[in-house]
Amino acid sequence: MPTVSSEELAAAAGVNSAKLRKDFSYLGSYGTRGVGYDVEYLVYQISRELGLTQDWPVVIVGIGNLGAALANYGGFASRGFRVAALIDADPAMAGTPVAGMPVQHTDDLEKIISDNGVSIGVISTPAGAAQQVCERLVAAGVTSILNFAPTVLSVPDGVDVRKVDLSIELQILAFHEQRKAGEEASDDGVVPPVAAKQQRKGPDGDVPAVMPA
Amino acid sequence: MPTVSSEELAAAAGVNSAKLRKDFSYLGSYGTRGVGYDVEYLVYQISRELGLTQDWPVVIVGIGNLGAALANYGGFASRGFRVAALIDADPAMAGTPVAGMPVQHTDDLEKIISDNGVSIGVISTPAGAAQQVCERLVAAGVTSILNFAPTVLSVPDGVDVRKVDLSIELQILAFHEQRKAGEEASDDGVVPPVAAKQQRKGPDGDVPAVMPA
DNA sequence: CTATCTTTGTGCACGCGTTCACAAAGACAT
DNA sequence: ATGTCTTTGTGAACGCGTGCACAAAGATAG
Ligand SMILES: NC(=O)c1ccc[n+]([C@@H]2O[C@H](COP(=O)([O-])OP(=O)(O)OC[C@H]3O[C@@H](n4cnc5c(N)ncnc54)[C@H](O)[C@@H]3O)[C@@H](O)[C@H]2O)c1
Ligand SMILES: NC(=O)c1ccc[n+]([C@@H]2O[C@H](COP(=O)([O-])OP(=O)(O)OC[C@H]3O[C@@H](n4cnc5c(N)ncnc54)[C@H](O)[C@@H]3O)[C@@H](O)[C@H]2O)c1
Repeated sequence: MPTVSSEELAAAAGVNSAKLRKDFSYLGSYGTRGVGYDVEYLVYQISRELGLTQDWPVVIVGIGNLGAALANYGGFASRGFRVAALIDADPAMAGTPVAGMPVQHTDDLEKIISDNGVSIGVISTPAGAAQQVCERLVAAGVTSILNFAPTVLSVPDGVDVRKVDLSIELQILAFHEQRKAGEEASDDGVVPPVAAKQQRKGPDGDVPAVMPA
Repeated sequence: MPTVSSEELAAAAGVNSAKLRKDFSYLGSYGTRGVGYDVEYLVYQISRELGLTQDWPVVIVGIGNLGAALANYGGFASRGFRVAALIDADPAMAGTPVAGMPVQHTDDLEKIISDNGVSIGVISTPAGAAQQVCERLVAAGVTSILNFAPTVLSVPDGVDVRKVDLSIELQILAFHEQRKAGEEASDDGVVPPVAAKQQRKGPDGDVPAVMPA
């Protein structure tokens, strides 16, 4: 029976082993003292807890450059997500196949959501249309939204929104880049408490929430 | 002179006004007591601190579905980023214009980086090529990388990597989605300390770092 | 010039997440 | 069986970020 110790996993993930054990403990006591964790069993338990054992249908709204790339992306299916429908407002696109799937018109949005039992929606429309699309999705029953449009969406309680803003990702890099450059120059002022981070330690890379356009 | 108080800004951003003031204080004392902050001056100071006043040339490596979408995206330029070059390994693509810019071959990667003084690179190649591309970028002088390939990149100290993993974004949504569904069912076990979060509060949405493929 | 009023800047305390450290559990050898 | 050795699970301490609360600063009116 292949096993791993919390120490090995922690080293691989770059975290503290005690934290890893404590995290696992919230799922239950799946380890064996003196041995470690049964890999297969652990993987199953974590997958189940994270909701990866079920199949999640998602819809993508806004099939432009980005939406088409997402539709073509094979990495979703392997993680338990199924693209149930592609939706766009452009009548000229209706019926056009993208990633082997016909694009459907926004007129049918509500019916598509309900017919497929979709609870997760992806918005890749222009920023101006995002809030409106969001509202229709929520009204139709969607309770989780992945938003690529550079707008803050207003949603009712109970609806989760994750915003992916690629410009901000670049800004965070530029911010640290600037730090590296002028490190020795300004050693007089107070140094802001910016955590030295690597792969996505903090949410937004520990950068202030308020920013001008 | 248009001004804003920390209270107003905090309300708009959904954060505590004391935290906002303390954050601002790291940049200096730019407010006026009894009045607030001069909007124009504040915007400039924050922009400068975040490195938005300079122009950052970036290269995109891997001009496939996603890379092309990124190249076409106009939101970067407006934030101070300039796409200096598009690079792909496919000889058939060399010279082909994407977003009004000819795709260049990976053979010239080092020269392109150095000629343009690029310090930020975007990787949108298949996962298998990402580490190798990363190493060439770093060797050529790139010190910040935005990685879209679903791989953890190994980089030397001093190089920042931000990974954007869209599957994980969906997984986080699915995780919370599952919570909502089975909320009343399992009120017996210990409830893991998952922060109720909205728009990107924490880095990875407060989800364990270790996950199976 | 003095008084009053608003809002900043920040010391301090609280709370939460991380880490330490160890007792308990179990495997495995003798 | 008994003992030894490894690794888990977790109570307790630590440290840090967040929020409270207020003194100081400055504007504005009288
Ligand atoms: N392309 C990128 O790399 C990139 C990067 C970051 C953010 N974004 C954001 O993602 C969004 C899409 O970007 P894009 O480059 O694909 O734009 P795009 O213009 O290529 O595509 C937008 C699509 O949305 C459709 N659309 C417009 N209004 C709609 C509505 N009300 N309902 C349904 N569909 C509608 C359009 O017909 C079009 O097909 C934008 O908000 C953009 O800012 C894109
Ligand atoms: N498309 C998406 O929405 C999406 C979503 C999430 C993640 N990703 C990831 O982004 C990456 C790109 O996705 P895609 O859909 O654009 O794939 P793609 O196959 O369409 O494009 C990949 C491009 O990279 C080029 N390439 C291959 N090896 C290279 C090398 N060594 N140097 C330079 N260029 C090279 C190829 O010629 C091709 O043009 C993949 O790792 C994918 O997993 C994509």
